[in-house]
Amino acid sequence: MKRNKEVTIYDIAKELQVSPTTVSRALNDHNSISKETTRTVKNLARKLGYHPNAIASSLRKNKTNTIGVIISWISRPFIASLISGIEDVANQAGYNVIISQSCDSYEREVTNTKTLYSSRVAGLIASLAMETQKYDHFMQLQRKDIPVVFVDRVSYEMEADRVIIDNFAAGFKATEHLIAMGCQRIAHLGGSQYRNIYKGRQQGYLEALKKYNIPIDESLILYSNLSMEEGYKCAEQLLSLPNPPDAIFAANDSAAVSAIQYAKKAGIRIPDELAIVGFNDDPIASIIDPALTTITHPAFEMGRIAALQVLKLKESKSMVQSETIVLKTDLLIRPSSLRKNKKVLT
Amino acid sequence: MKRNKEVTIYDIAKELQVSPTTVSRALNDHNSISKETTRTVKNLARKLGYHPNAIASSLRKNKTNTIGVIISWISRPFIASLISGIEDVANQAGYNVIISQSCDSYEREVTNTKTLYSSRVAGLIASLAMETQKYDHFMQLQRKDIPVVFVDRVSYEMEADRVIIDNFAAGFKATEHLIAMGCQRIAHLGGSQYRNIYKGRQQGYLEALKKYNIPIDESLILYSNLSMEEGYKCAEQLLSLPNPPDAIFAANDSAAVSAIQYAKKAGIRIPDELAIVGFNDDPIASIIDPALTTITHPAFEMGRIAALQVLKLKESKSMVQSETIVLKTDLLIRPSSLRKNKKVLT
DNA sequence: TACATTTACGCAACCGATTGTGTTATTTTT
DNA sequence: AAAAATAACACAATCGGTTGCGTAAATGTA
Repeated sequence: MKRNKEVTIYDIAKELQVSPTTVSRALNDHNSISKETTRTVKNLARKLGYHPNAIASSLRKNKTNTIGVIISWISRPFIASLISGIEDVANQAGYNVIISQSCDSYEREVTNTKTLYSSRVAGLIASLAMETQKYDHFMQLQRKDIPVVFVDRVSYEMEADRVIIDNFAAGFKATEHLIAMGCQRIAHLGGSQYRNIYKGRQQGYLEALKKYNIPIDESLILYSNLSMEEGYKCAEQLLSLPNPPDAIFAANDSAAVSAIQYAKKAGIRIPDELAIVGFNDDPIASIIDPALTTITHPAFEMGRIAALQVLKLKESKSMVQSETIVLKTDLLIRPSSLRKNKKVLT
Repeated sequence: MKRNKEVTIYDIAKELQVSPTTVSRALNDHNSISKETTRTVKNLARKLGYHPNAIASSLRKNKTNTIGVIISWISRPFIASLISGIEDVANQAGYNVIISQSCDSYEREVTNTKTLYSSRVAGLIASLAMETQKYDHFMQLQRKDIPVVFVDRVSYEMEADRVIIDNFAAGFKATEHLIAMGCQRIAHLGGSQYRNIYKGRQQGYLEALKKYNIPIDESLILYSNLSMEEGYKCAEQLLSLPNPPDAIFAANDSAAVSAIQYAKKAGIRIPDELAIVGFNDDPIASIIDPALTTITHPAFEMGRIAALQVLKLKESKSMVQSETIVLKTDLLIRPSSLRKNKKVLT
């Protein structure tokens, strides 16, 4: 008698002198099984320490209880919240969550997608790697009836549900705020233009400049991976210009915070000489001194909605849909951009 | 002809006029299959877009390619690195990683453990919830031949592999450093004493005081959940004391940073009037002004080692082992504790 | 040439739960 | 009381690989 042999429905069936069918149905509250039997089965199951084998169930039903998630880096605060949101909904619905990081590499994204397919995930939630430009790997999943939902960093080049924020509006708001603060030469630290989020933010920035008749100066727009290091370098470059900017709108908080750090080191007063706005409201945004004005993201909610979309698609059978859900953002004004003699727009 | 029907080894077998057995073995490079056949099978598999069904394989082999992870909160920078380390090793070895958050709740930890068992994870890596005091749920897994490895927040009340840092030494080092900086009334912001990590840090703190003949003042030792909010309140309480401390050693960076924030607001000069040391080296530690002296954690490495232990246990068949691997930490000295006229110990 | 090995592959059971299709009693309907 | 409907359960196939055992052909050995 091996102590570590798992308890199966067959063990329960044998002990109760019924068929495995009955046990299975009883455990699932099938209505063709009497109340009496159901109770007995469940009691014995508990007593024997029975735990259903999800593997076997998945194989037979051709349907797993696992949702796959591919994101860039788990260590980003925004991503962590996103995942929590996904987990929240998924767990409620009885799903597990498999997470894999693309590390912003296209190759890893493809590999991860294949691995998740081998695990026959019930659905996939993906936030694209920085440089991804081909989407075949995702379309393959759809062809196998596995729903794909993009979140935050999405693709418009294939049919799929998308959960995003209004990056354009956010970029516009951020820039408009800087203009209201009296800034006239506003720089922008942007990210990969392959990604909707950075492109949208930049477009919003440009549109705001246009609206207020501020000339666009290409030398004030810098692209990078928006890391701390790059943000620092970009700030250095901008502030060494013969005609330096009086404000920076960065597409994320890391870049914005490191810009503040550079400015402080260079003895530039914030926000009076240089106003700065970031994006995401990472923890560092409220820690840096002066605290960083930034755009708040409903990350947790985005995760929840993405997961709900997966579940919805599973039900509706149609794996390909092209609904785009856009969530609102808020401008969170803090000292890094709040000039004393100016009034805040509301 | 359904386009979304999955390709199986049977499809390949039929087309090649061989048995599914041969296909299976060819795909796994079994040596009883000729080079020739193996090549043919693999080519057709590629051509047909075959992807192995890991579910079916797992069921038969009674062994999944999934490692389960239970941690408190994914949003903690330390945890994120830890997970990355686990993923690194796991993916290399062909494993997936299922992550679930206990949110520091014992009940959720138990539920998650059961769910992961239903998924028949190959192994479990766990960092205990704040208040967990019973470990039956983990022992049940071991009884089912599923290896359990604890990491960071571990249990000594059951046999299991453990991967930790030397919290005692770190706490000692941190406190000794403060003493070297001339501090005489050193407060401690501690966490749940049920957890080895907080207990160890506190013991190290006490030992350092003892070594340098500094009396222990119970009113300077405060316990909390070490959140920003609690850290702030604790700092307020300490600094309102008739005889306030001249240093704080906090068991994590959140508490330390919020203590700095309170001190700044209260007009207390750091580090001269109050020196502060944190723990973890979270991003906020280097962002806060003055930058926070803290203890660095080899989080990624801890994750890697934990995953390696799981793989090792799988091989060795014995699921219960009680090896404790202790990793080193470093004291990272920054301005929050560095008094100008003092020399740094090395 | 006769026998022993080796090579290359097939058969069929198996992993554990699910489900369409029966098959009995038992109850309801007319 | 006979026919119809319902309740409660069992049979056996199925999901897609994996694996112990068996076998025929090819090769090696004496």
